Amino acid sequence: MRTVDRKAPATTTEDDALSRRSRILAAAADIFAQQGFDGTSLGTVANAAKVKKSLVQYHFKSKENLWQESIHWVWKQRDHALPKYLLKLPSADTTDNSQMVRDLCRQILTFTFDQPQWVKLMFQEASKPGPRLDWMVDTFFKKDFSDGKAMIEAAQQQGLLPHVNAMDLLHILSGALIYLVNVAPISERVLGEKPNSTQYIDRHINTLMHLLQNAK
Amino acid sequence: MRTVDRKAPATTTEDDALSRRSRILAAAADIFAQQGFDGTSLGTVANAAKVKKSLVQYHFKSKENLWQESIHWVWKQRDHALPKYLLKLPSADTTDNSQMVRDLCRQILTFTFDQPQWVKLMFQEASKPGPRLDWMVDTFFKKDFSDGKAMIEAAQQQGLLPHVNAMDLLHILSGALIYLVNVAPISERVLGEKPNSTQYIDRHINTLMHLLQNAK
DNA sequence: CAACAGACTATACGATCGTATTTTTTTATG
DNA sequence: CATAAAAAAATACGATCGTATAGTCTGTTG
Repeated sequence: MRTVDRKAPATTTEDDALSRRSRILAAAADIFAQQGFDGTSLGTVANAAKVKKSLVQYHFKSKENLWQESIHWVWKQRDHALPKYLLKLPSADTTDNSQMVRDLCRQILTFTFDQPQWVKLMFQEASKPGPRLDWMVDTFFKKDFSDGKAMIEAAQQQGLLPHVNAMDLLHILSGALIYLVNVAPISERVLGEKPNSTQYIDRHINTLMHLLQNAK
Repeated sequence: MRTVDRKAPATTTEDDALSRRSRILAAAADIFAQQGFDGTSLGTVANAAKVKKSLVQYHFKSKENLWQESIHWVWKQRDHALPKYLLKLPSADTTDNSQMVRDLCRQILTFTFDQPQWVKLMFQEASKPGPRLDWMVDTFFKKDFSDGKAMIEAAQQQGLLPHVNAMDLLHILSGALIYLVNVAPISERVLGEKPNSTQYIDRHINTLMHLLQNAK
């Protein structure tokens, strides 16, 4: 039977642990997230991945296709990494509810700062209508929104979150967390403070918790 | 032999009430806000303003210059329009504090939905470091942040807002409001609901108020 | 060894973009 | 009306971009 052998590329084997295709994907995700679709050129991606531009077009039949594959790659990484953060929560049986919500928010925020690509990719296309937004909505956002709403409602039933409109609360929480990540470059310049530092995250979480816990 | 109808003796042509330069500025602000710097071409701006591309370059010596002038234009419009919204608040002496904060948030949110350009322009450049972000920070954001923080602290001293870190609260409130505007195209598709509708805004404000008012 | 397929490269083409330069038209002023 | 300045238009140029295509190299397979 024919088994697909993952062989090292032909010319050079000193490249990296990752295949060249994966390197292109990783580089493309980085640049798409930072510069947006229009601000990203295939040549820049190729240089960042240390491959020739022609190789990018060999592995991905168009820029649009590279963009989609990059997003698939990032979302897969996100869904694979996020549970690790949430499992690092302190044991739930010893701590009270408020502490649990606090740790949950802190972990999500830390995770988002560690892997900001998906947030940035989301925001790059979220604000302008168009075919790329349509694709992201159908492919990811509908499910993400549904999952997020379900999480909120589950937490509400356990008394962890105030009983307000779940979708609005999801927007408020997402906004508070994601806004912080997206405005990080501004804050760093205006306030002279690194938003991804531990004390900054902790202080922000404290403020957010203070709002949430008194509003049951 | 020119059979073109004679124009009125007014200085400008029958084009519009606005000068062509203003039309270019308005169109550029719209497209820059929607498509970002890289996604905007001078030809597109010219077509939207119904002028020739060469005229754009006549009035603005470079794309970067057009972008800066557009932002100056939008910020001026914002600072001119925002007080009108805030003055439409119900009289403060008859209503209680909580109602006042609620009306304030509602007016700010309504204003942002009416004039989303400055938010979108901000977010287009906020997430990626670079010379354009540096320019916006020095020209607008430092003052905006300072003013916002002062407003928060003033409201706190009057007992209108909970006494938490002012800058964090500014981030949370800005995030909750602005996130809503920025994610509006997504929400419209995922939820099948217009985020700028009155009932949507009111419901969102209610949720936000519920969080804020119980957290003094 | 020959044939082949997959991985990779070189090159070129048409379109578009930002910019620079030149020319034409309109307006203002004496 | 003459003239100069301002406004607007026409044209061109170099660079870059996405894409298409043909070619090279290498390992596998029959």
